This record gives sequence, C-alpha cells and structure tokens, in this order.
Amino acid sequence: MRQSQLFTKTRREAPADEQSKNAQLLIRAGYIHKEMAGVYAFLPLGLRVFNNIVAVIRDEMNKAAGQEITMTGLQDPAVWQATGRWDDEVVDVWFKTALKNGSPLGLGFTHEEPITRMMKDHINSYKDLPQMVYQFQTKFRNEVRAKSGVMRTREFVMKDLYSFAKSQEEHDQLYNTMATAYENVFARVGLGDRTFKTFASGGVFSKYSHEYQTVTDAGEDIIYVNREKGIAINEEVYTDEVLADLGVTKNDLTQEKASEVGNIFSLGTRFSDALGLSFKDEAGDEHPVIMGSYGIGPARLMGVVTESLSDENGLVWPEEIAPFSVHLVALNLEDSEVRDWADGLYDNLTTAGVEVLYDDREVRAGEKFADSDLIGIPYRVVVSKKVKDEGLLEVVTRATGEVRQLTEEELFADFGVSRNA
RNA sequence: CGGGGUGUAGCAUAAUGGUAGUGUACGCGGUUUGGGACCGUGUGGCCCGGGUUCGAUUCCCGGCUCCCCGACCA
Repeated sequence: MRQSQLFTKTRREAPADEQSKNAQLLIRAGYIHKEMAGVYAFLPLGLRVFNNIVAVIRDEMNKAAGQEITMTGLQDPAVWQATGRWDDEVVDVWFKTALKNGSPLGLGFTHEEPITRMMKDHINSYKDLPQMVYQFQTKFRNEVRAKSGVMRTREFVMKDLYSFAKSQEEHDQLYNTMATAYENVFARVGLGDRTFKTFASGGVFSKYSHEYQTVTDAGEDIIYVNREKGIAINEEVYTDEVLADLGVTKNDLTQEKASEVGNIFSLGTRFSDALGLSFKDEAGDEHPVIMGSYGIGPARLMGVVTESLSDENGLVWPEEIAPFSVHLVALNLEDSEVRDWADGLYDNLTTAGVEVLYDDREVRAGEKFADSDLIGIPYRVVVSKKVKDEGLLEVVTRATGEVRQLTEEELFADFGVSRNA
C-alpha cells in the first residue's frame, strides 16, 4: 500500500485521555480510534494486525481439529435462565435490551449457553464425540470500569472454543490439545518467552482453571513464576495445597506482574446438565457431555504485544502479525530516477507476495524515519539518491536497529521469494 | 460500585470575573531536503444545564465525559 493514500495520520503527542502505553502508541500511530471509554475502532493498520492475530489463532484452532462457526450477539434469555445466568445479581456485566414487543434480549458476553443448546441438535450418540467448535465473535460486557486501553473493553471480539467429550479422559486430551495450541499461538505472536501457563481460580465454573499470563509491567494480575518448569500460579490460588499439587515451594517461584492473554476451563457437566446436552453410549445408556471452554481476545493480545515489545520510538511488531513486512521508505523522490527505482521495487516486492507499505510521500527524511519507527514494521528498506549511487539497499531491522546493505536479489532472497516471481 | 482527578482549536497545552495565548496539525507564499527543518501569513476553541453577577471559560450547584486507585472480572 502506498502511504500517500493511507487516510490515517500519525501524531507527535499522545492523547491526554489515555494513560496506557498500548492506547497511546496505537492511537499515535493511527492503528485504532477511541469511540468512547472501553470501545475502540480499528483503522487500516490496526485491522491488519488484528486480522493477522486472528489468522494465527484460526490456524492453530484448525490444526487442533477445531471447527469454525459464528453464533449471535443477540441472546435469548430463556437459555440463560436455564443456567441461572440471566440474573443481574449473578452476572453483572450484561447489556440487556428488548424487542419492539417488549420481550427482553441480551447481548452475549460469552456463549456457553447458546452453543450447548445448539449442539443438542447435533450430538446424540457417543459416535458424535468428541467435538471442538469455535468462533470469533463480538462480546459485550458492561464493565463498571473499562481501563488500560484495548486491554479491557466493553465490546471486543473473542475467539471462544468449546470442547465436547464423552469421558473425563477424552476431555483431558482435548484440554491438553488446546493448551498446546494456545502455547503455539503465544509463541507465534512473539510472546512465547514471557507467557506462562498459570494455575488459577476456576471462577464459577470449577475449582481451578488455567490462564495464560504474559509477564509485563502493564499487567493487572500478580503471578508466581517458575521459569525452568514454565509454570506459574496466580496469586488468587497461591496456597500451600496448590503448591504441593504442583510440586513446587515458594522458594522456586518469583513474583511477577502479568496480563492474562488466554484462559482455558474445564466445565464438567455444568452446562450439559442444565440444558440437557447428552449422548447415548454403546449400551444405550444416557450420559451428560463433558465440556470445556477456551478463550483468547485478539485485541487484548495486540495490546499486550504493544506493551511488551514496543520501545521509546514506537511500536515493534513481530513478523507474523505485523501490518506489513516491509516499510519501503523512499527519500529524494523529487529525483525521477530515485522515484522510478522505488516505484519499481515496490511493484516487484508486491508482485512477489511481500506485504509492503511504501512511503511515497514527499516529506522530509526525519519525518519519514520517525513515522517508520512509530508504525513499527519489522523491516525498513531505504531507497534514496545516496542508496542509488551506492547500489545497495539499506535494510534496518526495527526490533534491533541492525542495519544491513543488501542487493535487491539478497533482499528478495531474504523473504524467500524470487524477484521475478 | 467506593475514592481521587479531569474537561479550553483536529491534537497537546497556558492564562483569565470584562469572551482567550502558544506549540503542533491544516491552507497559502518562500527557503530547505538522510532523523519530526525554518521564515512569513491565514483558518480554527472555553463539555452541558441552572445559579450568583452589570458581566461567567473563570465562582457555586447539578449532570455528563474521560483518566487513575480500589472492588469486580463468567
């Protein structure tokens, strides 16, 4: 994409109504727009990152045999009344609305109830199990206090997967499969080295669950980490009993601030019992389905990546989720030979399948470099009169600042593509 | 939901009981051109409602907004 055509603009100053680093940088760089507290729109660059994160998650869910669907934001109270979760005293984050005829409706804050009821149409026999079904769907949560930029919002897309098993053993297998898939996701978005499977409270579902917690100063939780074993314990369940279960002592653990980027729950038969989701075994006996639920919020993940990897000059995106792979920064565009070369390089890279943001604006070099640092694309390729005279492209790695002089052929080879592809 | 702040131009900010200045952004002219350059010039603003007052952006009351701390976080 030509940057001269990008409608968003970078800002020098952070907005006064944002304190969090993620919101400040994402707004300054033109990735997101704040509609109101806890409600953000995604602009072209931000949507690209968001979609790339979604693609990583989708890929891992599919590899784990997840089947993608889309449920609805509008929710039928009846199915929630069946589990006791329609009551505002039980669930205080409901956004509720009504039909013209006065019938109440809810805006979904999660989807255990509707998917459990829906699966009754499709699961009847042990032969129908196991199953894993997921979606990317907008959740609405009437949080009393939205905060920390995109980390805790009132409207957000969540990837929620639900597993259905015929036995505890089968459930445990699915649970472990999802745990591995989650670890793959966090590694691919660049947080693998600082994200830990964390023993946590099960909330209303069960006694315990697992959270994936990324160690960051922006975190809202306190966890105790054992890096060698790659495990952690949330402060809320930091008890002697849990320590003993996990085979660690307080001396093995260090306290860290962390942000939750994923959560996996064993639901048991809580929902299948309440809503009548059951199957017949080989003997014809009826049993409730054993369920699990597994959530990741792509926007929150984007926020945690921002908090974790950005530096004083701006955003720093890992290659797999960056809005573009290459930021082609062309200087001296008033020189028609330089412009022709830059245009040609842009066309060739794009044709070869490399995602390029081409800064073809006629503005000063300083502004271009500052914008490039702020936007945070992994590789900056500089084209200028000087570069043209020397015959070698200047390639700067955003994360490290490393500068390399490459020929065009070497640049293409670097991306594993052929120049004349 | 408890507590503390906040609200002035697109953005960031200053001052002020007599309707507001600066930076940036934007328009125009000119000089510049590898780290947000400079000169000139122009456009553009006091959250909403009520009260006090000759007069309110300023003081008072109420509301709303946004931020932060705590609680909550399915």
